[in-house]
Amino acid sequence: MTTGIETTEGTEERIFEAARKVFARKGRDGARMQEIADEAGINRALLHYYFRSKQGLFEAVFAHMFEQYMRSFDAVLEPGQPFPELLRRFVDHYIDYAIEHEDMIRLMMGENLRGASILGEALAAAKHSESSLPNRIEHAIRAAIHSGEIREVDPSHTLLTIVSACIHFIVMKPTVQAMNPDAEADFSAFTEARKQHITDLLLLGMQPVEVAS
Amino acid sequence: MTTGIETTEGTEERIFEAARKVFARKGRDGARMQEIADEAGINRALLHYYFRSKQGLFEAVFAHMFEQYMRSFDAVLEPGQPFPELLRRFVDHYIDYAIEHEDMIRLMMGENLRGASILGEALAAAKHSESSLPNRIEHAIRAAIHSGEIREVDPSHTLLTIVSACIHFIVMKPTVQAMNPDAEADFSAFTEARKQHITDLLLLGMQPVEVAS
DNA sequence: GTCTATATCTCGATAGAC
DNA sequence: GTCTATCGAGATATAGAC
Repeated sequence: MTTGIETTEGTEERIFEAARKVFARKGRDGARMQEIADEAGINRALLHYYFRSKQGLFEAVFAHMFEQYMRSFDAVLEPGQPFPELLRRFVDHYIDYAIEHEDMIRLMMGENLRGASILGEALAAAKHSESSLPNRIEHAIRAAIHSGEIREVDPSHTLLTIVSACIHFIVMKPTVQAMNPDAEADFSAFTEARKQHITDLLLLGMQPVEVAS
Repeated sequence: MTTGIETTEGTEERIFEAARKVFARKGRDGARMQEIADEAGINRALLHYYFRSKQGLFEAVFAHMFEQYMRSFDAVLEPGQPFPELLRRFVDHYIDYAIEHEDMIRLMMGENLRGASILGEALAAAKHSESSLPNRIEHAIRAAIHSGEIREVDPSHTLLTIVSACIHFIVMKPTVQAMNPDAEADFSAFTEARKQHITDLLLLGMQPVEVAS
């Protein structure tokens, strides 16, 4: 009944998956090679056989997660949508993804706190590629301004504000829950309410200004 | 010519200041007792003489910074201000403070990433005290709704959005600078523009809805 | 490729002289 | 109170047998 495929499944992949879990749980510094080895069902030496060092393992894992993260937005950014619809879908997806992959969000934040040297290549690439996520969104904002759907906002700051509103409450979850009974009782409901709040507030805030009476 | 006051200046205070700097630079885990000792101009053993352990030293430093942080808002929240003025002053102060005390913001974020166990007491106190910072702001939002200055927004989510918009771009500074030429060239100018953007966007977004025609 | 055993290092904490 | 010297835990990384 064995397919012959699942039996071995590559030690390297097992290590990679184990590392992903442990780094996510404990962070880059907090993670222990022993724990990764245990999770993968092998011993420490093999970790160094496949990936040279802890740093090497982390970089491999991080790069992979970051790419998945970026790709996850592809479906959301279909062209030709009215701006309010685009914003609503973007916020929905961003928050859903961030909740489901809280690990990734926390790792990314951790790297930023340490100076984000590891993000260097990925971000530099994003900056100069016209098809990168941030560039595509800023482009959509400019298009909406041009078509009169929204007023003349600064695209960079607006994107930053949207992202902040979607992510920050997850990174600050302990504080948010400590200060907010609703969030502590039912974080999932709190999250849904938050999507609505963000979309409403930002759409209103970006409303075109009416031309004098 | 020695006053007799500045000469010694308390070893404990010197340690405390040194710890503040080093913890801010390197984070809780990244900081080394040796480095703190060097910065204070004494040796490691004395650190343990005055504060029991590294954890003890960190908690002392953190608690002190957190209290200063909370107190810094006192002047901003004078009652009787019109809401737009209150929001503008709050955003201004928050961003100025966060920029000037980036250390504190980063430490706070780091603790949140690790579960924020150290924030426990401080946050629990804030939650139940009517005069705590978050409660006072949410109260101001409710008052503004009641007076008709703004529409019926959810106070908790609104506060969260304001805070996110003010802080997140500082925590994510490496990413923000990597993606944004303006921010990299002149972060100070970028910051001033950001204040304006946030205040404009949020005030518009909270505008009272006009009653039919 | 996979294991055991160990080298090497770093760091927090303590003992004990002064 | 302040120092020097050192302990001991815990981590990454490697050597070498199988």
